[in-house]
Amino acid sequence: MLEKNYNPKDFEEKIYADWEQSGDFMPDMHSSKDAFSIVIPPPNVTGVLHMGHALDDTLQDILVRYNRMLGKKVLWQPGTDHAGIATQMVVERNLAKEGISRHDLGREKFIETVWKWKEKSGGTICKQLRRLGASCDWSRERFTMDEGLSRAVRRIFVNLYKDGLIYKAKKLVNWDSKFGTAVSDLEVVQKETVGKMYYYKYPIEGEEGQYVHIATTRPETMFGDTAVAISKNNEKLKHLIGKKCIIPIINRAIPIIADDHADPEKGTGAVKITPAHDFNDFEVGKRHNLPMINVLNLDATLNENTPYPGLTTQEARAKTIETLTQMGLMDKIEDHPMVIPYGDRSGVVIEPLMTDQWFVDAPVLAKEAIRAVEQGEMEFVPKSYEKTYFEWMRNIQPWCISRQLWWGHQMPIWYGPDGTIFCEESEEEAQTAAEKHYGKSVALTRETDVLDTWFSSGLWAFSTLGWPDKTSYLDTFYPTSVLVTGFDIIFFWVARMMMMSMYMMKKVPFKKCYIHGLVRDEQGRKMSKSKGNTVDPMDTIEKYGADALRFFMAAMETQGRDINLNESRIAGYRNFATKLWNAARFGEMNGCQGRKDFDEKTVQHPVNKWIVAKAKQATKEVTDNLNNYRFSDAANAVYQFVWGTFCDWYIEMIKPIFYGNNEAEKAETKACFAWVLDRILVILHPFMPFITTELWNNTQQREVKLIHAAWPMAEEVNLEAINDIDWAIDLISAIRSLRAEMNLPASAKLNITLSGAGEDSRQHAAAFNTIICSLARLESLSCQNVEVTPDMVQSVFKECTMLLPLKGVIDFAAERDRLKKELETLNKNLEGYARKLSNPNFVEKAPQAVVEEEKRRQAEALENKAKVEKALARIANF
RNA sequence: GGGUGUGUAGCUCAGUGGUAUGAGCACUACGUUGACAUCGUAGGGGUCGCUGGUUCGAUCCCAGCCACACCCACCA
Repeated sequence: MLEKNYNPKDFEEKIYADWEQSGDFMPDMHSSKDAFSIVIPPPNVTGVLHMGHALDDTLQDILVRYNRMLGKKVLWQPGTDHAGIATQMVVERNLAKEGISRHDLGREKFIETVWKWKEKSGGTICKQLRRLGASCDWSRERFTMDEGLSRAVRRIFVNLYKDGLIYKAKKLVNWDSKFGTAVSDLEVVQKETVGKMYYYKYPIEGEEGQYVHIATTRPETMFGDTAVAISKNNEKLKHLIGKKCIIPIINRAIPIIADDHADPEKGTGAVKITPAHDFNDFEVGKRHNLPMINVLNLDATLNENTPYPGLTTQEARAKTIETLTQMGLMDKIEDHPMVIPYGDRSGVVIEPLMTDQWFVDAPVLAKEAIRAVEQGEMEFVPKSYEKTYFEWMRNIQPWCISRQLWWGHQMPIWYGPDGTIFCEESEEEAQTAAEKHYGKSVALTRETDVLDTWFSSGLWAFSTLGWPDKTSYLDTFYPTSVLVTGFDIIFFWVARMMMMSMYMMKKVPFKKCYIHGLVRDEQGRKMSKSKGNTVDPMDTIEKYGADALRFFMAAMETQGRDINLNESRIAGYRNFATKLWNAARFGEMNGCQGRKDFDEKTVQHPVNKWIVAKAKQATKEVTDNLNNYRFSDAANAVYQFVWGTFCDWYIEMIKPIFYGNNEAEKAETKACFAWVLDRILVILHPFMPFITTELWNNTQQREVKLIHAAWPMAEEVNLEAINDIDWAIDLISAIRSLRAEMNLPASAKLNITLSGAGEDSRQHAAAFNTIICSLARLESLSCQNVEVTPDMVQSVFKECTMLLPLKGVIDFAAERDRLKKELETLNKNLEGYARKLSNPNFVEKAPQAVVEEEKRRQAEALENKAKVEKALARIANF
């Protein structure tokens, strides 16, 4: 028995637990069917589910469930990411509450603490994914830091190193002073700010009273200046080239050099060059062999190369300006709009800093990754994201992979006493290699840096399947079928996976990459904690059920567009679920359990034939749209069928059968109802897995679980059966409109006489009788002599409208106006058709079908015109 | 500065070279029909951003413009 009210909370969690315990999410490895696999974009282990996940994982689950019902071997591989910086940050914050810093604990103890934290609170997001209904194979859940994946990381690192694609170099990198680590270009965000431009001057050496005027936004870095650059095309200033100037305060002489980096139009035309603290200056420094003077400590305070060691950059800046002013060297200070780099996690200003770091030779790896997409081995959906991908890949810079953190994959690098590098997968192997190199056993020290989190994420598509071991899962499921992710992650992850997979596996990690947009708030603003406009999907699920949220995501997902969250719409999809629930209850109440003997191919009654055909048509639409990743079209096709066809019309049309006494018809209709409801449950299941399962389990005895029910394929749709009833629906709609238009009171009884006969009229009349019966009941109509053919109906109806004995009820003046207006429109259209059809250009150049259609319309309009004229004549005297 | 995308009903958005039978929500009127008021029936509401061009025909294709997003790079 179904409860009176649809209450998703009653069953959603219970149903999920059953699936998981019964192993329903595990692939049937013995099946001979194709494989379908998705690896989940691993959420941060520290993460909680947000609307972006809800969208991303709903789409994946729809594809997974759909393919599972197609009978394929389906694996949705779940797991989480150790998220180096993010996790270290969370754990450090917790420690800070107890007044402990990670340095108090020491590296080993700290890492232990992180693991403990992970065991205790790391699983939140996976629990939430279950609540959403994600049918991941949790028995295979992985973590980027677990032993298997760590082994994969070491293996690929050693391979890359030995191929010369990983190298160590002292370079200017983005330095995050909060975490004391290098970060990659991608982890730096540029923020617009109004800063200040400082104009001041450096005295020319040996020329009293002569100066070179410079402009800078960062005066405190002047102690690291090793030159001043002027363009050789700068007529005003080029006489200074070759001289030397003096850095005030520290009185160090630096050369004035010629370099086109100095744009005569910008600033003062002369640029101070600080190679150790600016990426452009670094390049200038390299060109001119300038020394590099580092003026910052790792915590972004000034160092002993400056007069202000220990001060922050802000403090030092103030101090520098003060001193320069006292010395009379300041020219002016102006407001200056500028962008300043910040760490995306830390929120502190990123400093370019010279440090020893490890790099992946991304430009080399990118080549294969580009080729694979060019040659269609991997396709983006929508295709336009290719451009973004190519653009970035073709301009890719070496990827800085070393992080001076504690939480992460420690690099498999060991140093000998003389600094020789041994890169091996284990300490033993490194020892062996060292022994071979030195001819004796020596003590090695391991590199303390860990790897960028995205390094291990880049291996996700194959490391989770067991690589580097040869496993059946790897054979079966790699390359994976599709990757579903947001566009914001293309560079971070998609690009890196492509590079790593092409390098190591020589195959793409996924055959398709479906890119979706962002979930925004109702006004289309980006959701962010600081704006306070985030919506917790768990709250939404609590309020409307997981099915409603999922359906919302699917229905709103149109390719290449962001989704604005819309609570009323989610409520609308909860109502949709309620509607289906009640329809099922209607079936239950009328004994529609069991459809054992029902064969939808031999169904008799026109209404049943019609709904069967409609159901098949809807199935085809859903199937086609899902195959093309058109989520919203697929969702809307089911929605429209369930509500607009099944509930609005079918149920209404079969009521007379249920309340009548033709037992044969009744029996067939009951079975048919059950069949259609089952069909709905099947095609709706990927979108709304919970309610469909609950109804599946409670409407009749089952041999298969819905999650494994077969998706119907390649059915023939009986279009004739569809027409048989569709015209009747049009008719009823027209009658209803007419009643409303005429303002008839509910009690008014209409007398409609339909007449006409045709060869095939009997069948249609049967259908029509059914309709009219329900209509009579609902619309207070009585109908006689019903015998019509579909193609007659329009005309019959038009006539009977006019013949309705409604004198005194109809406002005939208004009706005349309406008809006259219609006549006008028809005449106008007829003119248009005639003009077109007499235009030789149209007749010759337009497609034949279009011309035919035009002719048909013309004929139709002529016919209508005749009828309207006739009708006008009839009511002329009223 | 380079690039991408978006302007269609009050709102959020589908869609299409052939008269926009557009969707949901919101709105108006009516409705205690034996699944459902988390409902039903009917209705109002659009010069498809602007201007040109291509075409027999443009909301759709092309060009320009305006507006709004976003991405990349840089600004001494």
